[in-house]
Amino acid sequence: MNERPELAANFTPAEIEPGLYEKWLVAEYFKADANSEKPPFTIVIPPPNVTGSLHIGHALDLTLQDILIRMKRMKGFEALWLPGMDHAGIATQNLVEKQLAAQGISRHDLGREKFVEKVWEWKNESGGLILDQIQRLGASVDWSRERFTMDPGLSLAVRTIFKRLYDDGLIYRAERIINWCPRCMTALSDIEVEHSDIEGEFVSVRYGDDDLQITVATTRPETMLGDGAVAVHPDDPRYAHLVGKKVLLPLANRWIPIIADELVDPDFGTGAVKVTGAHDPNDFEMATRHGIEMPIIMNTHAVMEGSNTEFDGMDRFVARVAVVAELRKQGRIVAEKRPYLHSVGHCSRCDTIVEPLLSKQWFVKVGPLAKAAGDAVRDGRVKIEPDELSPRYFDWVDGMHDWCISRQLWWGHRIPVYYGPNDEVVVCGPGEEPPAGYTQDPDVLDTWFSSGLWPFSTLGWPEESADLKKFYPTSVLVTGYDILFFWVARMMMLGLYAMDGVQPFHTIALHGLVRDKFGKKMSKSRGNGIDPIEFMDKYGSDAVRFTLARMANPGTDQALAEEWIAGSRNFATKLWNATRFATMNGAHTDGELPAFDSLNLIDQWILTRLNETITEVDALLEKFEFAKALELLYHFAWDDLCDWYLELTKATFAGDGSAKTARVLGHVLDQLMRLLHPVMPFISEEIWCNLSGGESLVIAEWPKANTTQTSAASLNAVKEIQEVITEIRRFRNDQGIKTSAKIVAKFTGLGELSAYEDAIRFIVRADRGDGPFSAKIELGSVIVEFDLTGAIDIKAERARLTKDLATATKDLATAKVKLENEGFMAKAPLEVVTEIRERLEVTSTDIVRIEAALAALPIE
RNA sequence: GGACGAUUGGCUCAGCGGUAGAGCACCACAUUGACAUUGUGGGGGUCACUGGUUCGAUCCCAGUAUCGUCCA
Repeated sequence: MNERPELAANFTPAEIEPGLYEKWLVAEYFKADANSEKPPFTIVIPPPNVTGSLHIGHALDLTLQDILIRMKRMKGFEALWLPGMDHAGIATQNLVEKQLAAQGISRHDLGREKFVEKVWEWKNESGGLILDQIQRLGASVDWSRERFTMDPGLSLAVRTIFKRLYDDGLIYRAERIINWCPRCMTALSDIEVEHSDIEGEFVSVRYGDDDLQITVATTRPETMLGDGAVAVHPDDPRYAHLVGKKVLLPLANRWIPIIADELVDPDFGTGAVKVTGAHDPNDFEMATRHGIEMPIIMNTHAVMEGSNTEFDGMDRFVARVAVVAELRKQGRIVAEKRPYLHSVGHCSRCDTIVEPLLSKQWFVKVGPLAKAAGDAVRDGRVKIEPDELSPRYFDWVDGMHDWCISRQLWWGHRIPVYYGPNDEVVVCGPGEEPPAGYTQDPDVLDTWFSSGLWPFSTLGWPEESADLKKFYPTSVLVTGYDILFFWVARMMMLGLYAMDGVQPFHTIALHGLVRDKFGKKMSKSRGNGIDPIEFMDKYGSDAVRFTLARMANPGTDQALAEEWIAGSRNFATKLWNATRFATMNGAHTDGELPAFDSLNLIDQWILTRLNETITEVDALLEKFEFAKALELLYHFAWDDLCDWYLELTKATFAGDGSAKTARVLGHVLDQLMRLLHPVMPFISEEIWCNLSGGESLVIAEWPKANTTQTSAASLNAVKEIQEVITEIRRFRNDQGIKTSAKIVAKFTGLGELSAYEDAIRFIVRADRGDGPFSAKIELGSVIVEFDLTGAIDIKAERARLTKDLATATKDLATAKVKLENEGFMAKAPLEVVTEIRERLEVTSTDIVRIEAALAALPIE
């Protein structure tokens, strides 16, 4: 047997974690080999934003991925976890612009080229803080394959797929209503707009005069300057006579037609709506249908412009007030509702109210792509876990609007489209040059366009790289359900398209959001955010990881509080101390495990429980049931191992013949550390290496259940031992006997448990002796008598017995009711009836015994 | 407005047709052999409400209420 140094008295995560991560890096355990014979298991990291830092949601996401990757690596897969970041067009540009603004410089002062250089400078110096934090978390990512969406390779992928989509007619340029952020000064896609209710106004305005007037209701009076028509429902009798006529648009003094369109809801407002084609998506539809004029009356700053009225030059919200004031002066305000609660789109990056704007942009025609993305899930090639979230995915994918991909930014992949002198359009794929005199489109592509390529662009596509062959399609995508639409759907669309119908991943494992301890969303304004770094410092990365994973039920949000993390730290400490005890008593992993039949029932029991745990934990982790798996591990380690097995072995280790138990204990710890390693990589590694002298758990084998090492008899025996011990403890407690005080007791009726009498005595601190015995407890056939030398607390004893009697009586009654119920006897399954019969018997004898014990108590 | 989900001990959540579970919090006792970042014992829930199905409902069905999320 190898001599191992005793573990330090205390476990200090901060002291061991950095060193261990360094060890793993140096050994290159995380580096995947594309030429390996092993089956691949691939996860690509959901690329965090280059401007971001690690928040608790990342910590959860990364922990779950690391659990899967580490487990699969131990199971013998060629595991690749590919890290990287996206370039976050708007966020990064905003950030650098803000820095420049502090020096009084705008990006226009610098010019495009210089500005982009500045962004790269920023990225190289301060970007990617999050990557260091990912290391802190212990993530076993393959750093040699780190990618960035603006890398040359990934940029090539962007150009390649753009060209291909364009040639296939799936990218087009058109004048449409898009979401415009006047602060970010760019178009946004639908999903970058967040709707929230605001207190606005609802104003009814009379258009026209005398015999030709009509009242429209609107929340945006200022846009009336751009009205091209008034619309009513074709079946609305109130306005039937007006359809086809023209009405005078106030303030602008233009004559506009009154049209009939099904889109109008006759029950809403006055049943007549203004049609402002250039500033509202619904109006745009109607205006297009009816060939209505769509004057643009705002510039890109959302300042009124081009209306040829006194309002030009006013901000849109200033204009709103001014327009209403002028209308009121003219007596055209028929009704006003203020505040009027309605839903308004905000920029997801800066919260500015988005302006729907008619604008010429590039779009992806999502129809066929989205169909394929939906079908891949419908026909089972891609599984969404948990399945309950699939309907959401279908809702989105099946009802998707075309995707506006151009952004009026400088930071990002510049659209590879060139315009000729006569507005000719040429799209250049990689290596292609535009004809002389053509100029490139100034816009860049939506960041999601490049991150949609992530699962294959990172592996070398469009090259037929070894990585792509080995690791595509990836195995699992682990991410929060909140970006199912944003990112997952895009990867599905682009992955299926680029890879000839091969899906980007087999499984989409969705988790929820991390909330505060009261289940409230974390936010800056609430100040209830939890910084994972702070808690890693305080309690160790393992504790943070364990806490997050332990609460991660598929697809559901989870609450988090410092106390829970402290609890996980306590668990780590428990493991540490248990190992200390074990090694101090000679636990080891050398040589074969003794033959199962040669072991005592307690050793057999812990091995049985270990094997059950291995089977269950493995199955649960394979199903992404992290919370359930860890609950089992937690209770196996703390309850079965520490509270019972270690206690029961103390008598063994105190005497002779502990060699087998030392080997069994070593084995159980060895296996437990392997099971815990994916979740708590640091402490498990430290313990395991000390215990076994092995190189590293990262490359150790994942436990396999051994069906020959199980014994139902041992489960029953230990259950009985536990009951006896618990009863004695309860008796001692009730009698107010100090934990440290020894008592004298006599055991009878232990039967085959006699062999463990010493172990029981050790735990309950009961010596042998001659009596006289003044109190006793009975459990089935087992009788324990105590010599309390007359000091028995009769009152406490009576209370205890009375309580037991009440419980037993109640149980008896419910059992009786059932057995006397004819319907139950006729229809309940046999095993249930048998169970109730047994219960009846047990409780009956209990009652007799307890009553006798009560009667035997002296009267106070 | 549409859709989905939730409602279980003080808090956060599991469970799910056959005597209600966990973690934390709480109460009492104890520094004892690895561990006070601990141990032992204990208290606490008519499983939102109302009906229905069933021998039996926290669990299935319908309705009501409240909350949450997503979409418009």
